[in-house]
Amino acid sequence: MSVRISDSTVRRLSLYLRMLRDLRRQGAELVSSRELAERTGATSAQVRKDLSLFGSFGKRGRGYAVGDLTTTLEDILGLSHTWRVGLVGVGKIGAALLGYRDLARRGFEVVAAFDVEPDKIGREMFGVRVAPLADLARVVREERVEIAIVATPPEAAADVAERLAAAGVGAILNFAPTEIHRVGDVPVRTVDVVLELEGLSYLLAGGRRDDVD
Amino acid sequence: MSVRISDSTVRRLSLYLRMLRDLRRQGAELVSSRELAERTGATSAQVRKDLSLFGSFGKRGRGYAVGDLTTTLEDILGLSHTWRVGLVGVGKIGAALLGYRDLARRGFEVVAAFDVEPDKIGREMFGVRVAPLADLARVVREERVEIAIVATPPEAAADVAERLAAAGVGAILNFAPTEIHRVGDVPVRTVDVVLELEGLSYLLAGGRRDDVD
DNA sequence: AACTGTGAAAACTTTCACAGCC
DNA sequence: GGCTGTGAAAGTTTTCACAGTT
Repeated sequence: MSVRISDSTVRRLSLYLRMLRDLRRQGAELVSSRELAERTGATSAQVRKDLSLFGSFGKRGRGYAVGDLTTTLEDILGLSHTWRVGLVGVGKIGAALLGYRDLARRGFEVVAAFDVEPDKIGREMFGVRVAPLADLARVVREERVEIAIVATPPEAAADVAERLAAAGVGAILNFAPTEIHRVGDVPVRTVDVVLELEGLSYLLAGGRRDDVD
Repeated sequence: MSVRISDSTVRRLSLYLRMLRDLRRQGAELVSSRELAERTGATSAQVRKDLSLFGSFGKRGRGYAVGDLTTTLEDILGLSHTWRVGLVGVGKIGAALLGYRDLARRGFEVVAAFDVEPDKIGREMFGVRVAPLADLARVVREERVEIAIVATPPEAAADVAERLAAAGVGAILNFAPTEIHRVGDVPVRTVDVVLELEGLSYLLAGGRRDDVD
């Protein structure tokens, strides 16, 4: 086993999982690759290929068992356990994330928050006490933070990422509009709203439109 | 011209542009593909290939002129003009986006906002009056909204997207955790924080086995 | 008949490597 | 010597198409 799984495959697995959970809630028992494809923007062959990279979960002639495939995907994606998340930077975006219920509901619990602003430090926001950035290492260890979200101004982001990695965080989601490269062996993903808007701008400005969704 | 440009290329162009603007501010005149690559996580060959898809902008033996390449990329990405953006859903995420200065600074001005909550309608938030969702079509036309951001609960997102497309919006950025497929010929991009976290979860859960076996 | 699992083919993207220019 | 521009090669991802299973 042990093939390298591409980013796009993992992304699609997440989409399949979201749909499977919906189906499970609605009481569906079986789902075909075609149905999974339709509502996730993939093709049925792609769905089958993606799943087959991890094993044979379907029943020929029938489809996939919704319940089983849901837990299988949760296992593959590491979502059987709730992740302990630390949030650095409680500005507009950080605060919105703190208040975003879906995080906890979908397996990511924010257990620590940090900021440098004196009037934010010590305050409790959405059930989490904001700690001073200076205490980052100690609090990350005490709260056993596994994944960190960086929502600081761009000029602070790289330094914060270093310190998070040094404190033992396993992965970083970066919201600052600056590229952070993997710090040591800690993977980093960047979410940049403006980047996404620029992609749309490109299409509107005359870039070929037949290939995005 | 008119080659098909991939999504990843466009994404990298945005990164190059961000770096070029920094360089311009610092007064740099020339930049090499290697320098552009280093700080954007690309390779120098990739930078040259990406740019060469649109023309020959460099000077052999010297590099690229920072100022010229900046405006060239702004043109390619459609950023010579400021886009008029409409925001649907002024909940936590929507409000954070409204207050996010970088949008306007980087060429995307929010000129209209919508919600269904009676206590939000009519209020002015960050300089934009919140209109009732029922007035969507009229306000979109009056304010000449070109790009819309959907930040509604997932169950409302698809319907809102339809109405936006019908009202003449040219592209949609979707923040609701549900897949929206291209509506007619209106491209849609989805940003989903949980999806990104799940990608990291996958890596932490053992998906990383880089080159083991 | 319906649908999965999967090799093989096709399409696409990245990297290489070097001619040409400053 | 340093650097771009680019065909060709290598690598990766998607699609095809069909044997096999219920």
